[in-house]
Amino acid sequence: MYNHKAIEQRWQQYWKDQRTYHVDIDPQKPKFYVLDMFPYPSGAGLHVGHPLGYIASDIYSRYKRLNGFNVLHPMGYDAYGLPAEQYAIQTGQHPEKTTVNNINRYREQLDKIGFCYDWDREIRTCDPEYYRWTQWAFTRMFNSYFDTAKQKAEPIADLVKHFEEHGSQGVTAACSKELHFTADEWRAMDDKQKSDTLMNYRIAYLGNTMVNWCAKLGTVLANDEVSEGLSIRGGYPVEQKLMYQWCLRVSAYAQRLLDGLDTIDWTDSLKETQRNWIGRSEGAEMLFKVADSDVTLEIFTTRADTVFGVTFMVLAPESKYVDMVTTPEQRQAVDEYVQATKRKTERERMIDKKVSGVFTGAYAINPLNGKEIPIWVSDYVLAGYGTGAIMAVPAHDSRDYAFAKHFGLPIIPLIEGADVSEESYDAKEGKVINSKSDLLDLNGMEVKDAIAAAKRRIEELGIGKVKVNFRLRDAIFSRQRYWGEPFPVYYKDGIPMMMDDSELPLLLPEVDKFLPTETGEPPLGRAANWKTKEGYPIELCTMPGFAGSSAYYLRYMDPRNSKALVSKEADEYWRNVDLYIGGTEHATGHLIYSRFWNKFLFDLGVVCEEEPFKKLINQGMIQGRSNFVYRIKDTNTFVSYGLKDQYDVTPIHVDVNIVSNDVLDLDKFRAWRPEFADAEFILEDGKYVCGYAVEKMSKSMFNVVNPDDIVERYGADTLRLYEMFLGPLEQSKPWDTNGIDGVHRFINKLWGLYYKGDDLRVTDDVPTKENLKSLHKLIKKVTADIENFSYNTSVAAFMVCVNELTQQKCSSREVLSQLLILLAPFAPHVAEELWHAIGNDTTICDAQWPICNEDYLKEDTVNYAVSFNGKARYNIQLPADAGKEEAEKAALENPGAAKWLEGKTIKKVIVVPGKIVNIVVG
RNA sequence: GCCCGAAUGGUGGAAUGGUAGACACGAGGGACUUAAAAUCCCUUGGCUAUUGCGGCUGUGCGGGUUCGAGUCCCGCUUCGGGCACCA
Repeated sequence: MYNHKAIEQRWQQYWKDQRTYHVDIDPQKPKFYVLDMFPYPSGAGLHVGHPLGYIASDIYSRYKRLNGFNVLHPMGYDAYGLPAEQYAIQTGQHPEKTTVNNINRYREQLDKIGFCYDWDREIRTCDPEYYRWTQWAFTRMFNSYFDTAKQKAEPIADLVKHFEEHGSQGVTAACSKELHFTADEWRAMDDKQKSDTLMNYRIAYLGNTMVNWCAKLGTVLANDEVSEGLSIRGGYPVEQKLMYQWCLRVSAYAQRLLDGLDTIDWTDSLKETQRNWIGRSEGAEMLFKVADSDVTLEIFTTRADTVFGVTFMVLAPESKYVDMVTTPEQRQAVDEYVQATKRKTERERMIDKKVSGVFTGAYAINPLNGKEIPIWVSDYVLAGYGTGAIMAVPAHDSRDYAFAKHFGLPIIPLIEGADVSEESYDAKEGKVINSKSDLLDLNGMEVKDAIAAAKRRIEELGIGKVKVNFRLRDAIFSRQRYWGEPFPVYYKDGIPMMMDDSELPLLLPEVDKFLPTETGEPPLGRAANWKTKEGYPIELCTMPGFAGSSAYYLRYMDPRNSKALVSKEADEYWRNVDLYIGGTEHATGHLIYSRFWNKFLFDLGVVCEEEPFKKLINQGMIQGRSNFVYRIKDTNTFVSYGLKDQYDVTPIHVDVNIVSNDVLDLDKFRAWRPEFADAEFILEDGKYVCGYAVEKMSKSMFNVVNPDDIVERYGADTLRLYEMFLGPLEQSKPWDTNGIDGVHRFINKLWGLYYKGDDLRVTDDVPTKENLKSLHKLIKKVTADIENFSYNTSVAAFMVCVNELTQQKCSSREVLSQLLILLAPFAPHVAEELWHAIGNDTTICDAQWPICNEDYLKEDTVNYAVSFNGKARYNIQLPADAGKEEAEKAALENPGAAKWLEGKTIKKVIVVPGKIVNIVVG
């Protein structure tokens, strides 16, 4: 009998003893790197949805290995993070302790499923030997700037040299703001001034930036950690605040991050998400002089063609221009408006879509027709994008339109036939009108041409320049928290300095409490002697969660190297990840930061591939399937699903583990909670049927299914097969334990092919033609399916094949052993067991993947569907090598044809060899 | 608002432009059994017919291309995902 417990335990031990999954560099073999997104070990442990991607990657890894590849398939833990720290604050338990406990629990759960990870390569981001390299990379970013001409990172020392010789003249560097100084001025600066100047260029820099401040978490957050004004972790409100923080100049890499997308094999939707996030837009920066003033407004627009329709200008409330242009008469009104805006959180500003604004009293001069246009302040203009000032064209921008209507500002249509009496015309098509002056004439042009013509002319006139803007912001890299990598930074007379490589790793210090200090400093402010040997204070912030996950795939290549993040040899052999599997939730976070980090290391010459993840698959989420019971109001009586409409009922979530096929186990229900102990039921057909709904898998819905329970009951192989059988890998789907019996039955049937009772029934009989056909059909199908990640159809193919071989009473060792090799990636334990049972004494993991011999698939006869006008009416059998003419003749001569042709004329006959004969009749 | 993706039985889902519904669950019927479980066999999109074994219809809706469309094109509807006062 098939006994999953004994089998799975035996072979898991065997693989461990034999170090079956240990992998080393082997220049004789082609490499293949399969990676899962490493998990954050949460206190709740794994539920049945987590292993979905791991099973998929495990299958692919095993498949590649059977095909002769040297497969790197590692696993580790993203161990720094907020939940462990929040827990520490509540309980006083050190986050390291909870984290280690959680990791051990995860490991136990993972081990039961039989993955082929090389655990010798395990990494944890909170391990000093790991985070030393996170800190190391940070110091390299600090010591680099981004050369915009070369589009790559260069040593900051080169920039310093340039400053010494030429000042800022001719510098091509990504910077926070354009600076102008001469070589003499540079040399005259003191250390502090030089440091401040260089901060403007460093890739890792300290900057005064608007950050997302989450008061409840006591820390700043990156843009991808905030959604709709709330923190992703915890859902606490987030406000904008100007703070002096460490940042990474990710924006400098925007173009390369965009271009790189064309070179990698990711889904279109994910690439699109990244393109949206990077948000490239081509336009022009234009200068508008302010009347009776020496101020010039610089604005960004993608619609240079609409410059004749500008009827007002708008400044963001935070814009530096606000103070510069506001007239004394308007000063008070403007100040009040700016203050009112500041008091609102980002979320309030987003929710409150009421049009608001205030006139500054100043006027700008349209550089193309000399008209004076009023300058307003409004919070619909964002300070962080472009220059924080816009030219408003109400006729062709819906936001400007709403503003103009509200304040009664003029609207000038610029496109022929556009009706702007009710709403703006935002489309970029049509013929341009009302756009002529002495300097420029766009009338009659198509919008697309007009944009180009306007841009050209603006540059010629020196009133602006063509500019590409990106939405992608620099990453805020400081967190005012404890449980993260400490910055290898100390402050000498207020000047930030990097620690020497020899001082790394800088260990996370112990603190008495995981809370901010009384003076409001981050928790590291509590650490005793948080100073360098020389007595300089060390940075108090720690790095964010994405720091440790940005280059972890590199560390797996060479995890115990104490000299380098990764050796040249290991990097050149393993190169980059061939297949990366994980969820879409990292699309704008981890997957951007990793690509950025890798590109930076590429510029440094540390890694040889510019893109870290060649192919990426997003496994879908497994949702929960909740069950409900229906309590009749104000009673303790529960009515079955089919009868509930006859009563006034309240649906109540019920633990899915006491429900089977939607039928409630009444005794278990009574025992579940004390208030149900004396529950009464109204049954249908003697059963209590529960309702169901698809919801997120969570404790509060009582729909969490634990993989351990499934493994205990059905075995890991059943769990693996069933998770794959559930549906297409990339699709989200609810977990429904109901179907699992079918897969379990399949394994039992498979077992029955090899054993009758305790006796092996495998023989050395020569396989029959039928046996070989069934087998090779499967080889072909499974090989193609694995390559396409179509695992659900693979599992179905196994079921068909085993049924066929059972019917054929196949006992051929040759056929049955090849069947096991095909099955090994999916159900490794049972495959290994039977593999040894039929006489092999080495692991099935080192077997050779079979190749399909098409000769076995050839049929003697082929079934043709004969159709009339495309509708199939009858079938005919023909020899496999029958030609088109034969098929046509046979179809028309068949007695069935006469019936259908009665009273009709044949117009045409179409023959698709081996498939169909379509007779077109009139 | 913009950009992606999806829609097929009671359910999860199969179908290189060529006989829609593979495979599985569930349901119904039967065999074995004292009984239950397990196992095995049959039926299972709908309507209709059924001692003439077939007929009609059918892949969200409306058009189109094609000898032939679940699949390709155009226009909708609904649902899911991403981005969003990004000028």
